[in-house]
Amino acid sequence: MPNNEDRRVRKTKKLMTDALAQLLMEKPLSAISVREIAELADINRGTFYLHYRDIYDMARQLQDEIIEKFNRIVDSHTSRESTNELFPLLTELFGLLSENARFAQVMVGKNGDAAFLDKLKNIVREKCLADAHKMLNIKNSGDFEYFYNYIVSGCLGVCHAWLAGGMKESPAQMAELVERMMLHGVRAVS
Amino acid sequence: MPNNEDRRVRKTKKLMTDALAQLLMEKPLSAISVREIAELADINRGTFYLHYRDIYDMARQLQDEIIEKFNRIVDSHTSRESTNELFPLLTELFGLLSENARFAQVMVGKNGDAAFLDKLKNIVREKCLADAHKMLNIKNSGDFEYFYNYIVSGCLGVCHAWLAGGMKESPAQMAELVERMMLHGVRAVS
DNA sequence: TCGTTTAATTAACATTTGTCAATGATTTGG
DNA sequence: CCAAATCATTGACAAATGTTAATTAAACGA
Repeated sequence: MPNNEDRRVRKTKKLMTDALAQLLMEKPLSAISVREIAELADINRGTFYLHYRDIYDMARQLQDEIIEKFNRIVDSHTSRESTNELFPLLTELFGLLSENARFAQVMVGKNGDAAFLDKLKNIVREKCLADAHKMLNIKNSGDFEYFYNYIVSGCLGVCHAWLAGGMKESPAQMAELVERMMLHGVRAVS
Repeated sequence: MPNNEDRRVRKTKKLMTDALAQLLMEKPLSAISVREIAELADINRGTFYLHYRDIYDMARQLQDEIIEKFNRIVDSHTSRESTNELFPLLTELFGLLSENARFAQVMVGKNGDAAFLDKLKNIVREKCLADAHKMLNIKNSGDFEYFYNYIVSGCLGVCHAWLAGGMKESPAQMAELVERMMLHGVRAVS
C-alpha cells in the first residue's frame, strides 16, 4: 500500500496531473479546458469530474498538497521553542519548492494563481508574526503591516525568479541570500 | 465629443464594467459568467461579445487601461534626464492606484490576476533597471536579479496591503514609506 | 432635420461544459 | 482465488457558452 488511494485513482490522477502540467507550460489555467486534459491524459471526460469539480478545483487541490507540506515545515521550525533560526527554515522551504518545481513554478508566476500566493502569505502571517517582531527589531510601528507585506511579498518574488530561472542556486544559497535581504535590506548586501 | 467612442458603446461598457466590479467584490474572475454580467448590467448577452471575447479578455482590457497610465507616469519620470527622484514617481503611482482602486484592489489581491502583476513588474524592469543600479548602490552582483525581484514584489505587496486596508494613508505617505524600505530595507526604518 | 452609419437586440444555432444512470473493469480484503 | 467494493467508461442529457444573420434602435455628420 504505497498510498491509501486505489491504484486506479493514483494512475488516472497522475495522468491528469501530467496533462495539466504540460498544458500549464503554454497557457494559463483560465485557457485550459477539461476536454483538453481528458484528451491529453487519454481518459474519459466524465472521469475528470469523479475527482474534481472543475479546472480550478483541480489546481486548488494540487496547490493544497504543497501548502500542507509548507505548513508542516513552518510548524516544525516554530513550535520547538522557536530558536529564531531563520536559515534552516528557509533552506527547507526552498527545498520544498524545488521538489515541487513543476507546479510551484507556474503557480508563482505570471500564469499563476494569486490565491496560492495569498495562502502562503497567510501561513507566514499566522505563524511567524511574533518571531518577525523579534527578528526584525522593529519598534512597534503602525507601519508594521506594510513592513511585513514588503518582506513576504519580496521573498515570494525571489522564489519566482529562482524557479523561473531554472533554480541555478542551491536551496541553501537562496536561504542565505533571502535571510540577508530580510534582515538587512538589499543595500546592505551586494 | 467627450470620447472618441460612440455614446452607446460608452454606456454599455460602463454598465458591464460596473457589473463586473460589483461581482468581483464577492468572487474571483473564474467564478463570474458572461450571463451574470449581462443580467446585472441589463443588456443582451450577445452584446457582451461585441466588445469582449470572454470574461478574461474583459479583465485584461480593463487592466491595460491602468497599465497604460502606469506606463505614462513611469515614462514621464525617467525620460527627462532621470533626476533619480524616486519620491515624486512613487507618489504619482500610488495616486494612480487610488484613482483606479475599484479594479486595482481586486487585481492585486488574492482574487487577482498574476499576469497583471507581471506586466507591472516588467514595466519597472524595462524602464528602471539602469536607475535602480545607481539608486541602490549595488556592486554589480550576480544576485542583482534577485534584489530587483525582492524590491519590486515587495512594493507590490505593500500596494496590495494599502488597497486592501482601505487606503488610510495618503499616496505621499506611502511613497515615503516605500522609498525608505527600498533604499534602506525594513530594519532601518521603524 | 435627414440620410448614413454604427450599435444593440432578437432568435436561432453549434459547441462546450457539467451531470447522471447503467455497464464493464479493476482492485482490495478476506 | 472469490466476492464485494470501488473506479472508469459509455452514452445520453440539460445547461451554459459562444456565434451568427436579420431586425430594430440610436448616434453621428452634414
